[in-house]
Amino acid sequence: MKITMKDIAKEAGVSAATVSHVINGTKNITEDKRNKILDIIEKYNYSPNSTAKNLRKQNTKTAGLVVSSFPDTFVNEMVYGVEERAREKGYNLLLINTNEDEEYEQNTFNLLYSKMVDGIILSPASNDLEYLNAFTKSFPIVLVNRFNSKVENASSVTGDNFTIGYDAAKHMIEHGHKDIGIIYSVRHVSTTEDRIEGYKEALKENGLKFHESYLEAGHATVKGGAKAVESLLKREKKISALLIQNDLMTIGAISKLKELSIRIPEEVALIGFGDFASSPIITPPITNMVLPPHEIGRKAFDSLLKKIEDIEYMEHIELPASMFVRQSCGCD
Amino acid sequence: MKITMKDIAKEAGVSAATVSHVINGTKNITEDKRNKILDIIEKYNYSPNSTAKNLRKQNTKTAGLVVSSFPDTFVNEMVYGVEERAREKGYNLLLINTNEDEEYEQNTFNLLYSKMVDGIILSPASNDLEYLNAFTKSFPIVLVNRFNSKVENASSVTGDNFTIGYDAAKHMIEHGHKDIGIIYSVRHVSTTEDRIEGYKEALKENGLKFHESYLEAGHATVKGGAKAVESLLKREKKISALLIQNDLMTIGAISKLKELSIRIPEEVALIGFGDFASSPIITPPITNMVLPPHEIGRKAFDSLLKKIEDIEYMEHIELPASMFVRQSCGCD
DNA sequence: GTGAAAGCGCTAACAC
DNA sequence: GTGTTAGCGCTTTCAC
Repeated sequence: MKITMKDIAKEAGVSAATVSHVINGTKNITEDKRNKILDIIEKYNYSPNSTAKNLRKQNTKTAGLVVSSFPDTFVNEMVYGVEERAREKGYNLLLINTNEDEEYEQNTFNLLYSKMVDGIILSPASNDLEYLNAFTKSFPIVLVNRFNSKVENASSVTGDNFTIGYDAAKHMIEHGHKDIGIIYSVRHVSTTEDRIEGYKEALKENGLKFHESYLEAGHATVKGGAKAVESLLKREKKISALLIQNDLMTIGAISKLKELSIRIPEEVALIGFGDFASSPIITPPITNMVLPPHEIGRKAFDSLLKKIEDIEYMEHIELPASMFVRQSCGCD
Repeated sequence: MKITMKDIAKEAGVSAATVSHVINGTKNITEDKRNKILDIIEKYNYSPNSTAKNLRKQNTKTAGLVVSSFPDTFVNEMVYGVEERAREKGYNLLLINTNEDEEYEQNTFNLLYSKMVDGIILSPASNDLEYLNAFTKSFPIVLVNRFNSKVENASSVTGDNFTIGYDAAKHMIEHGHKDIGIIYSVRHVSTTEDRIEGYKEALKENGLKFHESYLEAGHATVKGGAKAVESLLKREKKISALLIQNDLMTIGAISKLKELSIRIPEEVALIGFGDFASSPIITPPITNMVLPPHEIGRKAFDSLLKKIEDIEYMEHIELPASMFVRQSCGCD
């Protein structure tokens, strides 16, 4: 049997309202009674039932974080950014990983909706986000990392994916490459598409032709990256430079290249997307395009908070890109 | 205004009880009414208020996961293991990162306790866990990764830390090393202490003396690892082998060693704890002692579930260690 | 097969 | 300064 506020009140010889007021500091209670109540609370290790409180107050001080990707460094850092900021603001975090499963994502949404959380930060599995429009008018939602403009009334916090695609391609072109391949994990998602757009733009500015066949898909894992390079290089013999969309795939690609005795960067130069701790001590040290996942996470939570306070409020934040130049791109 | 079960009932011309029954399948309702109710639910995109449901049912189908460490690969994988298993079992996960802050951990506990979650999986910040005994008798708790036998009535799921400490030290001894340093992040926590015990045992079996001064603390970060090797090697010139307690510190240590032009493994051999994806492509490829974080996470959730079903139930699971031999230890 | 009603534990408006 | 009371939205027992 769990102890309730009523029990505390009874033992202290006061009403539940009084107990509630001392716990929440909502009204002044005589010192004597206050102390007595506090003592009893201490004695029983009592803490108020948040379920009841939530129901009564119509909020839960909890945010939902729905991520879709396999936990690479980027997503992981983003999650901890959101968690950190939520904690600072007195919120809890409900974490859901949809594993790139669209249907699960939609189900989860129905579950979270309606007061189990005060709002949701979503990194969607796909670009089919119209289903969100049934919620966004009355329920705070912010899209993170991946974004789709068809979603109305939702805020968004992303990195500047166009620029990292553009800068990476341009850098390779400056190294003299004309045939630059891209290895990505999921298509039709703003992160991937924006990067490809940037890449195309850099190609165009330099009078290079875009080949759809220079793009290769793979699972966002070490194995996926290995498989993808192998099949891409087998199909497109002219490719001399690679842009790889996440850290695990980059690692897989490098392993495979080494296995095939293809020298980096002499035979195939390479730029990874998303910085990870070991980049500088890999041979060769990896050049990475980086977006700030921790900051994206923190900003996403702030954005959600604004929407919880005012559902009409909306903003689209795009955080700037940067580049860590090391040697895998051909620099020295 | 959010729509409630009452509203649905009214529009369908039935009682709330009937609506509840069709939603939960708790009783047979005439096909006609059933369909009508379902249509209305669909029409309004209604989903029942979980707060109210939780209050009424006295459970939340939510587990709390409280982790303490900086998010290295190991913790990250463990979190996703827990999340994955929770999802499979129809539970949600409340994620809290205490950032190794003991006081915050205790506060958080009071918050989670009492029905905001059905139970808690805790990776504690320190070894001072007596405060848990106020909860464990009536509230499901499982300790994960780090464990303290002073906590009564809590289950635990850990890796075999003694063995990885023992095996790593033994391996180094077999390579001819007599002066083996250890770089750890937090002391007085079972993971660290058990590994040190294993290390001591290997030393003893081989007639080697244990030096407290061969142990060096550092932050569980890349920088922390770098700083720690530098100060350890400066102090203890005879050290020719290093055991490093987590992935980020291992990376930092290697960077620093390279910076100091100390050759690995010729001048200083090294074994890391906790495998990470890039280990094989680092120069030299890193030998790692590994415990299965994903499996630990999954098992921890299963263990919690058993405790939720029966608070008396208790188990201590220790998952086996393995070793990925590569070159940083001196093997080839 | 269906409905009425009680009640989960709390908060807050109102009365005293 | 303190207590009474209503009610948040749901589930479930009991009656019909």
